[in-house]
Amino acid sequence: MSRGPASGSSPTIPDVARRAGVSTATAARALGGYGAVSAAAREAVLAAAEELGYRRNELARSMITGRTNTIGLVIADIENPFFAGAARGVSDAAREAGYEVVLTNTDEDPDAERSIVRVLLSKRIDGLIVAPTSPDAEHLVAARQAGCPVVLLDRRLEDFAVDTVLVDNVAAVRDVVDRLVGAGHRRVAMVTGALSYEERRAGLPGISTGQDRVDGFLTALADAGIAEPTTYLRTGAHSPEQACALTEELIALPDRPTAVFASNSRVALGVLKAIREAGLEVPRGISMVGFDDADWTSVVTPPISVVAQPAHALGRQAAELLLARISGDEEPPRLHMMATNFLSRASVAPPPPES
Amino acid sequence: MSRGPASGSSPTIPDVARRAGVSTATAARALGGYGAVSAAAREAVLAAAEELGYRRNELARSMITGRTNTIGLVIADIENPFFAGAARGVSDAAREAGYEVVLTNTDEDPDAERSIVRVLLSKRIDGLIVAPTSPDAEHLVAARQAGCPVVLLDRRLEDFAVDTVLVDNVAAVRDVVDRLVGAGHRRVAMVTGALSYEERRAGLPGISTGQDRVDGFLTALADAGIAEPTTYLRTGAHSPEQACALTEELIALPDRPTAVFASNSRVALGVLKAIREAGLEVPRGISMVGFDDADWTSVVTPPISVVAQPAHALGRQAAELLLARISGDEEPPRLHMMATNFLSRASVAPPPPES
DNA sequence: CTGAAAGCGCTTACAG
DNA sequence: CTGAAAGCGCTTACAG
Repeated sequence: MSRGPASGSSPTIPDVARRAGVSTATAARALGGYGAVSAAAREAVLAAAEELGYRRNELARSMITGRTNTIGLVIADIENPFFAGAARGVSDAAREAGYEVVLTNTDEDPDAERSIVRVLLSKRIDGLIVAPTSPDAEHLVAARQAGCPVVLLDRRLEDFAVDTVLVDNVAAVRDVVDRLVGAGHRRVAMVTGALSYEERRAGLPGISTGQDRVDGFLTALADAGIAEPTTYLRTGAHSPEQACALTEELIALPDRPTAVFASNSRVALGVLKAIREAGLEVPRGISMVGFDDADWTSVVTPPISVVAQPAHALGRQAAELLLARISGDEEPPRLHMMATNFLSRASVAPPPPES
Repeated sequence: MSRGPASGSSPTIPDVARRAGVSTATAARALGGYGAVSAAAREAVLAAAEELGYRRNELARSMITGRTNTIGLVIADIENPFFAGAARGVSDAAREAGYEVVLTNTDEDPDAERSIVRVLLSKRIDGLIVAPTSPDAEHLVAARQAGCPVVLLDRRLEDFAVDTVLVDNVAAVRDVVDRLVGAGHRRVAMVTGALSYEERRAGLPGISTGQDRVDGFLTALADAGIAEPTTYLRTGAHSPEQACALTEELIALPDRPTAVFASNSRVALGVLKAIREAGLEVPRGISMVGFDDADWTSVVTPPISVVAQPAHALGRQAAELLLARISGDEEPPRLHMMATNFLSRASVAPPPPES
């Protein structure tokens, strides 16, 4: 019997070739399923590979082909169910196309994002899907220049024109406000993780999605003839706890809001908690609407009306666009807006009579 | 000025060396921070690298060193907050040690798991953390034989003795049942995704964690002198919807249970929904306890008492053990059990008087 | 401290 | 259809 590879290390193509009694070129062709190989040679090689437990070293292969069949997914918060759903959408589409996805989490930290992108590029991934955590696109521009296509998910970047997949946040929030105003509310609050107007004017780095939702809120209120639309706007809610504290403030106001809009499902959790702890009843004492159809929103009493994003479809779409770019698509970049869906449940009622 | 690399492709060490006027060996040493390089040479090389925008090709480097500084994390359900938390723990610990983590999701599909492990191995990751989705450990045994250390997270494998990190599920559930029995309950139900006893006897592949929780439930009930502990056991709840349906069945029983234990937070969601839809009040009409401190459990009314697992710490521990193995730790494998914490909230009361 | 050269495990023209 | 050989971008003894 021919000698196997040095024990400890994995068998290589020369090991397989030796055992099958062919050249490494023939073995490589049989193993790779390319080029021309006689049936006899192929069988001998495959058998030898089986016996040796050969596994191709993708690293070596990628060095030659320049492709890794892997895409990098950089999301901002893996504990946000929206991103978990989007990540599944990306993975499903990628896997169908024979690609693996490397999922990474920035935790909304721009430095972490830069470093992650650098590492992914050095591993020569074929493309990148990112939910950017700051308006600074320098590292993404660099990635693109290095030949790595980039698709943006959930968040636009003014300075970086690439395929971007998200929902029409302005319209979705306008719709929420219209419904609330339509139900008779005039004192409508919003709790969000976005920046305040002062912060934006001061040039702090904000995220398009948060800003769009705030803009939708403010313009809809203004259009409804409400004088000071920012009165009940509370920004900077980056966790359920912060959202809870901000909502407590709102509830403590002399003219407290009669309806609260929560800009994502983690904020909604904090809003609901504050409402509960204040002893108010939804919707009789106060109305509320959330963003993102987190699983718990339909189970609480009352079920919360929300704007549902097609998280899975957004992820899938982002992956498909990226895959097309990887395959050489040179069309000008587009903004892909998908529809949201208002799920009317039982958390909205007219304002309480005494207000 | 010296010529740069062929445009389009990334600059390589020879490109940098040429521009700095040194050999590739010297450039490689300066860039890699190893070996001996004069200050002058180092500066010239670093400057040239900067100008060219050189980024090391980690693929090529890994081929030489045999290390990728990457660990693979294979979890079963990314939409389960427990796994999301554990994944963050793994990432935090790995990143601190200079490792990247490749996160993948099997969706509880053993075939997907096998295929994912194969791909990860072919990419020559340095180690693997997996929450196995079936008792079949063949592919993991193979990984280990190929020199890739493996650590198990959340789930034991009888046939595969490696470091395993989880909680004492039997004890945790026994504790829940004891509390319920202590409050006066005799008709205690459990809804779980685990296999039934029949399925286990028929040799179907089950997961240790589910089985342990069922065992804890059954033995605690038997110890409390309850005759037919399986009466209110409902298995096969793999989604909130299925859990909801099973709970509806339980509630429809002539002698319906007075307390329900949900074996994880997604099951708890379905259980709560069914209870709500049946018009029962927690805890006055029925008591309930969940597993895993999902964020919504403290926000619903009443807040649900749960067994909290230290998800983040479990992930971190798994990563640290794996990193130690990668660094050559040869100790015999151990089972690391971390403590759970019963969070007593407001979902448990004595059984309703009429029952 | 520096450089020429071999080699990691593959793929791929190029001849035959 | 098959094989000898070059090469992907690095690292690393080995001389000097």
